[in-house]
Amino acid sequence: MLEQNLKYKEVLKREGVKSTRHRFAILELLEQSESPVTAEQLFILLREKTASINLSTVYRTLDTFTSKNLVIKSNRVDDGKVRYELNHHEHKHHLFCVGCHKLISLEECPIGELQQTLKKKLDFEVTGHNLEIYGYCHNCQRIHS
Amino acid sequence: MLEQNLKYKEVLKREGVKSTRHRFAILELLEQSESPVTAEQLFILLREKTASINLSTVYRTLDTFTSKNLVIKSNRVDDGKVRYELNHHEHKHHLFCVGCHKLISLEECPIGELQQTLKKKLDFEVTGHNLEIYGYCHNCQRIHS
DNA sequence: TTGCAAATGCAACCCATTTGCATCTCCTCT
DNA sequence: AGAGGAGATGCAAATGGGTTGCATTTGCAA
Repeated sequence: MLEQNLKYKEVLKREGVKSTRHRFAILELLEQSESPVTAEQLFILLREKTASINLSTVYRTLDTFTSKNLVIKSNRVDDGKVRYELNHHEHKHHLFCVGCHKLISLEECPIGELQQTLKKKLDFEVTGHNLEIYGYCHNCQRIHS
Repeated sequence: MLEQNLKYKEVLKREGVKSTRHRFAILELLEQSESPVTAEQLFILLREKTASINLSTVYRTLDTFTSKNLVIKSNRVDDGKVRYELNHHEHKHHLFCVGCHKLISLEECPIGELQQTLKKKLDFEVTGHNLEIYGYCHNCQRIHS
């Protein structure tokens, strides 16, 4: 077994779910992808990459991983598709381009310093937040204007 | 015609769309509702309240209103349903206290200056955003700690 | 009042996601 | 190593929010 897969095997065992080649492949693809992907994107990549897999298996696997907190499931955005990404246990935000549906990762959380301001000014103790930013990326600005 | 409806009639005329009883009813319901509603919720209310209406008319009307900026269409949340609310033409964010469920209004939008930063650094043209902040208000901090 | 574009109802459709069920495959326990 | 059982998968059908084509109705400008 590949070294990579041994690592995955441990993770899955720790979470109490079985190790299968599909799950290894999905974890590997998620690890390789830079931005959150849809179930269908994964499905297509899996078909190219490895043996055949069923779309419902992809969905079920992603659900399993999400419930184990291995994967983060994003809210549907404008195109009506849910996106998944590996949970790196770090706080992250994205820019969503409404032109080409690309997701761009933000380096740092824009809410970070706000948190202290709110504590000082309003004595409000922030425990969490959601932030989604829409707009046009560099490329799509040319097309849409 | 009701006074209320006269007001709506003007608004719709200004936007260049026809005035119909369905549209009046939808505007009225949106005005009455305190939080964003789904198309189906509206549909059910409309059935109770007025004469019959078709669900696709509700969707089409909401789309029309959204394109005219009379209504704000929110992203689907976890339940997979889009929600609509009247556009009061004010950009606002709230702090949501998870202790007492109180909403505290923020004076200004914390994303405002971020918008220019993103344009400069990434050439990303922001067109909109969602921000929800959770935490404990002054009172609830005492109770929960 | 008339004519026509816009609005509506209806039924059929779309498409992302879910589900029921039969089969297969891991993994634990001998 | 092998057997048995729980969990995973494939397949096809279903679900459900939302959309669309088309015939009919309605608002409204001239």
